[in-house]
Amino acid sequence: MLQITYLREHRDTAITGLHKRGLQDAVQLIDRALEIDQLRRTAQARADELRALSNAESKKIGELMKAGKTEEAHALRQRVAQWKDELKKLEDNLAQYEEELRLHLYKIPNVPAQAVPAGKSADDNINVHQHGAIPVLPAGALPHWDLIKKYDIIDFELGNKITGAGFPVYKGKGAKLQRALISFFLDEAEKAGYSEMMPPHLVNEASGYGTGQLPDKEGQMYCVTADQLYLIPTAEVPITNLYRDTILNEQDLPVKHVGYTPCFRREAGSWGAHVRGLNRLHQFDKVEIVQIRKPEESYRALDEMCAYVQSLIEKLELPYRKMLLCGGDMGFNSAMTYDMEVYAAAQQRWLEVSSVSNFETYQANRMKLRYRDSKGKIHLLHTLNGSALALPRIVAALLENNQDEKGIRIPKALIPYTGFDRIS
RNA sequence: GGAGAGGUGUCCGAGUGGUUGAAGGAGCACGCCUGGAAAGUGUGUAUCCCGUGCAAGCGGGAUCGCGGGUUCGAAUCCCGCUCUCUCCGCCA
Repeated sequence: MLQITYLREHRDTAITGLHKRGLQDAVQLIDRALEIDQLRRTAQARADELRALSNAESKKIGELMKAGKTEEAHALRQRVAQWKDELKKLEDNLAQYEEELRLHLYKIPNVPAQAVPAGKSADDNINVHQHGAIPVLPAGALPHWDLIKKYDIIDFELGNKITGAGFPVYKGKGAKLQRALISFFLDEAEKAGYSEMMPPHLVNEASGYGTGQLPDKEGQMYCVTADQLYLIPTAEVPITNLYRDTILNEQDLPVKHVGYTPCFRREAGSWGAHVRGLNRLHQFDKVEIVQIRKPEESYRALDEMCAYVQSLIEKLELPYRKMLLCGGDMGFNSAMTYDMEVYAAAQQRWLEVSSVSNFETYQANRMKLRYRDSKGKIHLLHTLNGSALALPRIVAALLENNQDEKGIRIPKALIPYTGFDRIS
């Protein structure tokens, strides 16, 4: 969530920024936050005053008791007791305002960075870089959902039987390909300075709030109600939350982690004709990179992460483009996001395989993730993350782009991991 | 799942109602001592909020797992929750 101190000092900047998201009621949202904040501060000032008074008098009672002046102590005690109701009321008010402010701030999305273009939808995203030739497929080329059947490597029917739609079963070389990609991505990330984490696949409620999946987006997560745990929609959630409620020392920074996890998404209401096959799943595999950075370094880190992700796609020999998301297409928590899209030649579509975001202090503020500078001052940190990479659409593009009459060619970089150079 | 024990500051650890934000120790930082270091010695060493100030700071409030209660006053008493540890059970 946004910092209330930031809103106090930069109300207009925040409003201008939020308008880039197409947020019509930015003014009302922010002014309401400032209004609650004002009420809260007034309430706190009064409560503090009364508490100070009552603390001082209580102390006197103790001293009088010690001195044996029980009568005076008794009189004072009655006097102090009379403030109790008022104090209780003030404290209730204060707690109410604090809660109200917190809930209200949860409703306000992050303010897009300066460089983020205004826009409504994906149509307004900007293609900032494109790489690789668009493949021309031979006649009779198949989309990946046909290829996986032809070579019997991924089985939706079986997944449907044991679980449900959107939970495919990977078989034989299909399974091996998954493992190969995961290992390849992890090894590459390690070489790039990311230390590996293998976190739990279920998280508690506090973690959901920390990275911004909760409140309001619980519809996107599977929930284990018996234990009030959530299946992670991305490794971002457990890995970033490792640092919830921590104050890092300057020498601990930057933090760079990579983790592989399966990701579980309900994707409620987002199914349609264009999400066939591997394009959208309820469970998929993803390797995620996470960085925690000092504010002044975070945009450099964003570029670094993008460059890293691009290098991965290039090693897989897939054509891709890099999109700077417009305000309206960015996630709620993000200040700036680049999407990497690979071209799937049979579908003739660009598929998003990575989303690299800088959240600035938005998550850190929720999580109380801070660092102590060399002077001992404490500051919120910036959090960033990116897919590096999400597997299903990579697999879709690999299958479609690399098909010929003899089978599917495996890119060179991957062969040491698959142990085969062709699926046939 | 059953029984018991316990959650205090960076760490260890004292503390069963009244200047206790919290003894003592360790660690760490700075100073003294030293040719330098160790030892010794002195000082300091949590976070959040409100107010004030350009700032360093200063004043006030809150926080001893979390939430509630009793009380003029709670780390200390009561209730609920949660987590950890030990034993038993179960088990990859």
